[in-house]
This record gives sequence, C-alpha cells and structure tokens, in this order.
Amino acid sequence: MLTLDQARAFVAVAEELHFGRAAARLHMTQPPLSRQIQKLEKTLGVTLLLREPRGVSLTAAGKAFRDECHQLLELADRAPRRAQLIASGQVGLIRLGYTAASGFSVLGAVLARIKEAVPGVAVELHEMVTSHQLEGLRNGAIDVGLARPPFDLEDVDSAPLLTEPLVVAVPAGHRFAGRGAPVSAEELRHESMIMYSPDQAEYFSELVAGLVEVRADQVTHTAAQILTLVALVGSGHGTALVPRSTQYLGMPGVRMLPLLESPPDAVQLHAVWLSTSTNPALHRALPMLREPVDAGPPMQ
Amino acid sequence: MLTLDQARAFVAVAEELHFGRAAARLHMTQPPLSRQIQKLEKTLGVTLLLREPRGVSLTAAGKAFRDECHQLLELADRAPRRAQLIASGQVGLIRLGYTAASGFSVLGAVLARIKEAVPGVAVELHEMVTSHQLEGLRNGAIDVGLARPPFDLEDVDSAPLLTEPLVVAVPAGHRFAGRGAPVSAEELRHESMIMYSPDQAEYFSELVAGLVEVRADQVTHTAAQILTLVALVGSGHGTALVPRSTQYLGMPGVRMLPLLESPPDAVQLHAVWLSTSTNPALHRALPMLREPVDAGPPMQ
DNA sequence: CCTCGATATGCCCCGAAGGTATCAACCTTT
DNA sequence: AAAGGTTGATACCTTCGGGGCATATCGAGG
Repeated sequence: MLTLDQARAFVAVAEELHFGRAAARLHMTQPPLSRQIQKLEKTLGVTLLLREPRGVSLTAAGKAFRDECHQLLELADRAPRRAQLIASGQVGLIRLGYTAASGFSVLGAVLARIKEAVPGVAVELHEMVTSHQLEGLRNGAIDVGLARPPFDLEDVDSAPLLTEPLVVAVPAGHRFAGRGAPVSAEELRHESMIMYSPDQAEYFSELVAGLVEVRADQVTHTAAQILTLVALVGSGHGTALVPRSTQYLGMPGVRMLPLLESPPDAVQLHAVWLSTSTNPALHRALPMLREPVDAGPPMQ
Repeated sequence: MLTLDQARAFVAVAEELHFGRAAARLHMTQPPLSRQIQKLEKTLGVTLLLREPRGVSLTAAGKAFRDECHQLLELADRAPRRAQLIASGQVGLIRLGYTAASGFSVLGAVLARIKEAVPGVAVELHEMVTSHQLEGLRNGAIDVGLARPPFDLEDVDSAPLLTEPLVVAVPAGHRFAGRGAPVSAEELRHESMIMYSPDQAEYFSELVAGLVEVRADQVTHTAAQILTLVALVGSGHGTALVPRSTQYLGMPGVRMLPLLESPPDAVQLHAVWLSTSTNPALHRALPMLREPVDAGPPMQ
C-alpha cells in the first residue's frame, strides 16, 4: 500500500537523483531512505530507479510515478488548508432564501454586504415564500432567509432588515393618481380593492385588515404575491395596499400614494436563520444581516 | 501532517456517519478510529464532525474535506497501477524517428503493427535524417528510428524492415517513359542526372556511384532528400535513381522504370534502437520491428 | 590494485497505531 | 424515574515499522 511518506521519499530521490542528497532534504539519513524506496518498488512490483555507479536515473515508470506522486502530495497539502479556510468562513457557501418582493428591495443590498464582508463565499439564491423558507431552514435546504414575521419556531433567530409603510397603489389614470396628499382609509371605502389571499399571504392580509376596513363587495381579486397585485393594479383592475419598496419594481401604469393611517414601520422584512447553524460562512456574514438596510432599486 | 490512513479513516466515518460501522469497514475496532479522527481534527485545528447522541454529522468543512480526501485516495490508488501499466509496457510512449522517404513506404505499416501489438501506447513521430536519428537514440530524444545503414555505433541494434531495388525516375514526357523494358546503366550515360549530395546523403550517393558511372557534366542538380530529387524529376530537370517505394509518393509527372543493374536488395531501411533502452513500451513493440514489411502506400 | 563515491545491509531503539476493557453521556422504555 | 441500550471517549498494553548508526558491497577511475 502506497503511503504519503513513500511518495515524499520517492519524489525527493527522483528529483535529486541521489540518495544522500534526497535523504538530507527529507531530514533523515540515507539507509532508511534506501530501504523505503526498495520497499516501495517491491510492493509495486516495478523498478522505478536504475542504480548506477554514477548515481541514479529514472525508468519510464519512475518518471510517470514521480509525477503522480507529486500531484498526490500537492493534493494532500491542499486538503487541510481548504478545510481550514472553510472552517474559518473565508470560503464556503451561503444558501439564501428570499421572497419575490424582497428581490426588488433589500436583496441587492444584502448580497453586496455579504460580498464585501466575505468575498470568498458563494451565495446560492432560492426564491421561496416565508413558510417555505422556515421549512428550508429546519431541513437544511437554506442557511438564511429574507422573510416576513412571525417566526414562532424555536432555534430561529431573526433581525429586521427593512421596515417601511404600506402605500396605496392605483392605476395611472385613477383620480388619486395626480394628487400630492396622502390617501385616507375613509377614501378607500368606495374603491375597488385587490386584496391578499388570507391563507397564502396571511401576513399581508391581516396587516391590511388592521389598517383599513374593506367590505367583501369591494374586493375584485385576491392574490398571494405582491407582484401579482401590482400587475393587476397596473392593468386597471383596482387599488391595492403594498409595501413602499414595491415602487422599485417599476411596474408601468401604477402610481403610489402615501396611506394616511400607515405607521412608517407597518411592514417588516427580517433576515432569519437557525441559531444552531454550523455554517462558518454564515457566521461571518451574520453581522451584516443584523443591521437594517435602506431599500434600493432592484439588482441588474 | 495528513496521512492516507487518516484520510481513509475520515472518509469511512464521513460516509457511514457512525464510528462503529466505519471501524468495521476499515477492519479495525472503534477506539483507535476515534483517536485517529481526534488527532486529525487536532492537527487541522478544525472540527470536522459533530458528535451527537444519535450518531455523527458533518460540518461544512467536514463535507469539503471528505471530498478532498476521496480524491486523494483515488489518486493514491491509481498511481501504483499506472506505474505497473507503464512498467509492463501496456501503456506508455514510443518516440519514433523516421526519414522523410520512409514516411511514404514503411511508416504506415510500422505504426499499424505497433498499434496492434500495444494499443495503449502512444507513438510520437519525429521526422529526421539517419544521422540525427542515431544521435537522438544516444541522447534519449527518440526510442527507435527508421534509418539507412551503416550503424557503426555500439549498443545500437537494428533489423531490416524493407529491402528494395533502385529504379530510374524520369519525367513523364521522357523518351524512356512509355517503354516496358528496364533501363541499363549504359543508357544513362547520355542523360541529365539529378544526384544525391555526397555529404548530406552519403548512403544514397555511394549506392548510386557503385551501380552506375556518372560524369560530372551530366549532373544538373544535387539534393539531400529523395523527395527533392523526385520533385526535380517531375519538373523536368533530369533523371534520378530512387528507391522503388518512392512510387507511393505519387509525384505527378514522374515515371519509374526498373534499373537493369540494381540488385533487388540495393536499398535498405532498418529499424534501429538502443539495445540498452529501458522503455518497456519499446520492448513490447520490438518483435513487430524485427520482421520485414512490404512497402505500402502512404498513410492518410 | 587501491581508493573513493554511492547504495545496500545488520542491528538497535523508539514512537505510533491497534486491541481489549471500561467509562461517560444520552436516549428510550417500562 | 430507574434501568438498559447505544454511541463515542479514555486507559493501558502490545506490537510493528521506521529511523539512526556502523559497516559491507559494488563499480569506476587513477
């Protein structure tokens, strides 16, 4: 069986072409080196070296074996260093889940921060809704998520990344579109409304219900994703309440107006991760995720 | 320092995720295996495994290290086998020198024979004249040559590959061109002759001199390579004596006629190699080179 | 023929790795 | 809640193999 010590010994002899010098390079004496090479040749059943009175020369098999051994030694040298780099979080992989809407607000800033803090780390992007993100955290499919509260699971840590008000999204031709003043909940009582699906988008559905009173006969559509709502507004199907950062989506034919009743922190987006995560790259990136970001335009 | 035993131990544990089963796979008991892994982690300064009551799981560094170790072990496994294959001559490299003219006669057949006898062996082709081939053999630049006698060096073995007569090459429009009967030396006394360079093509120069008497005023050109002579004949500059296999060159505008005085073994091409060569692939190919071949058309 | 340079061999010692027995922690089960 | 089972860690012993020192052997060159 080949050992790394044998490989090192053989490479030294193959390069020095002299047992004495090779032994010195290996910090040992010549006799045990000779024995090592003999043993190696015996186990291989191959003559690697031609011992001549004037020194040593390599057979064809010896030349090839020297190169293979060299490769082997480099790999054996690299493997521990790679493990150390990964363990220290300097290289590695962070699998990040994000909601479709966050892709148009904080995702770009988050990626930029991670890139700056741990340049050697790759980020794998997975678009998924909040509930799937929490499930993904638990079963190890993702390391961190950009999601909406609440996070009732234990072992899940979170930090708010972005807090923003809800705004009123109206079609471009709407009577509110041109005015500068905020819209009040009262004024929405006579509007056609596009609402969030109560079961697939529980967070937004309850958020809206807490701010404005909407009668069932006002509701023209319900949808699960913010993108869908804004698209419906853009095609004139009604009015919707959306997070302010949705403006960066740049949906044509949609105007955003402040909602009088919305506190500035009505909508929250958090970074979430398992407190028990052992991903070293994540731990180096965490400080970047604990500080709020400003919403920005979508990534290119 | 990482050892292959440690790598094997770690891969076993990383794949089984259980010290007991891993130990069984390694044909050892569990305690020394635990120690090995501990020692490995200590020397790396990295936690590779998470010991949990229900067994073992891998850290990010552990996963990467497992893959590196796997690679390492495969290489360590492959290296000895490669050396054995090369030593047995089943794979390897034969560097073959050949004269330009032999490229149009025996080279194709020689390559085919080698390919058949030792399919795993690569053949590196080097076109070079006889004197360079002999020099190349001595300094190790080539393993075997296809060359013309004499080979006066010691340690050089040779075997005749092809013996053939000299023929008369005339331009297509020449008065000899159409006739079937051999041309005699006497008839060449009034021809313009293209001759071999006495110093660069000593073998052919003396060969021709021994067969026909050529006056200095007949000689229109001298050249070192057969190809050059035939090209000059083709463009109407005169008549030349060339080995019969030159016909496979297919030079346009040239006709070949037997030379009455040429014995059938006037020209010889030999395989030459160092009797001291240690190239195993060459030794497996040698039986193929000891038997004469028929000249054939050039390789495609 | 002798000497010198270079590798091989004999003999001893030490360290590292494996085996057996046992411990400690944790989970399950009754 | 206590007992038993599972799983990895520790203690102690033995053995095997590698390395060092001294020396033999072999071929080349003066």
